[in-house]
Amino acid sequence: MARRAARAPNPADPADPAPEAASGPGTVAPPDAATAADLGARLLAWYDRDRRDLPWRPAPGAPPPDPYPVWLSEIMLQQTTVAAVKPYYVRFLARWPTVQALAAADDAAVMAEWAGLGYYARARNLLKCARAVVADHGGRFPDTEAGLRALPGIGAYTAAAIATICFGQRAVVVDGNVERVMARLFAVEDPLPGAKPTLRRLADALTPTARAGDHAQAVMDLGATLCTPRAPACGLCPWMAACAGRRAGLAERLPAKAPKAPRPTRRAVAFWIQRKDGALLLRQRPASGLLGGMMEVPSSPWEAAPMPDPAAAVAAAAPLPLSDWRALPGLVAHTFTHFHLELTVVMARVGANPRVRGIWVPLTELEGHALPTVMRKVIRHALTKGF
DNA sequence: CACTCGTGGTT
DNA sequence: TAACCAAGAGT
Repeated sequence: MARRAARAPNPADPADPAPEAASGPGTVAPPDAATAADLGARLLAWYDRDRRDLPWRPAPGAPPPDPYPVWLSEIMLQQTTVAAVKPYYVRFLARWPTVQALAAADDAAVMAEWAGLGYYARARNLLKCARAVVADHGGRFPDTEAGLRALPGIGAYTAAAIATICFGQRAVVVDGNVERVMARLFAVEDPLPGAKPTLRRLADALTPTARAGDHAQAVMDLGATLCTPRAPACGLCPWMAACAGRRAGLAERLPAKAPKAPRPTRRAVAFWIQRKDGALLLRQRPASGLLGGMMEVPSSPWEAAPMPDPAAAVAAAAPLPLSDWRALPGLVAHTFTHFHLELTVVMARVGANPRVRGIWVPLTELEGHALPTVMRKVIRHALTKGF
């Protein structure tokens, strides 16, 4: 719920000018050119002094970086923290140093290397994009926003980021950091996602032509290191004096957001099925949807209902008939973006050569497969409680 | 446009 | 500790 001023300003009255902090939809005046230039200069001075050293960021003053590593990092950084991305980025770049190498990679190898990073559609689109660049663009990324935007997995943000960082173009780069910084700098109280167009207009008005890529990265760095979601370090901010949100005492509570729906809990039985030689049954999930294309331990349907009775689940949902089984004590719990999951693990043994869809994997070789974190939790649970 | 899509860190 | 959140994209 956006806070409203107790009294609406009257623009017709010279003694009652609209405050800078006015925030109704479309009512925020973008800064004039001189103000934008001053803010930009302060920002770049801060960036040149305090910029973070990141694996995908070239040295200060270096020529524009090659699009491949920038693209790779930007895809990984979508809704993912720098700390989580770093080791994945280093491994990917070492294993596939060029877009041609990545385009030639096996799907399973890429999915296995991405396992644990989440949002697996990014990995599927990463491969599609690399192959499109090689097959349709001669191995070079397009050098325009529109050309980049047409590639799989590259949306408005990523296209703008690559165009400005790698090709020096003026592009309006808007991510969560930029939205938060703009909402505070201009005291936009209108909640997200409705405020997105307003915040974009403000970011546009601040975007310079010169050093546009540095400007974009500087605003994002500002949001990531000083203008943080909670407890912002306003005292260190190059924009402190100009910040309407801080002046109004609102900064820490901006941007306003619509309340989120509660997360339901889904429950199911997971089947840990070992062949006579000890190998474990894994299956590949459907190519799209949740954990699309990743490997899994088979399970009963994940439903927002009480935990199914293990015997009933074995009878109704096991991938093959089970006679020798037991339910392990405890649960495996995992939280996805929009629901919680609780799994009871049933451990079973079957014959030497059962007929079933899937692959049989020795327990010592599980590491190399594309197992998402929830499935690694199942494995840990089984190895801890089942042996 | 509202919803789907992971995970780990922080407070 | 439960909630919030992250360099968003696809449908």
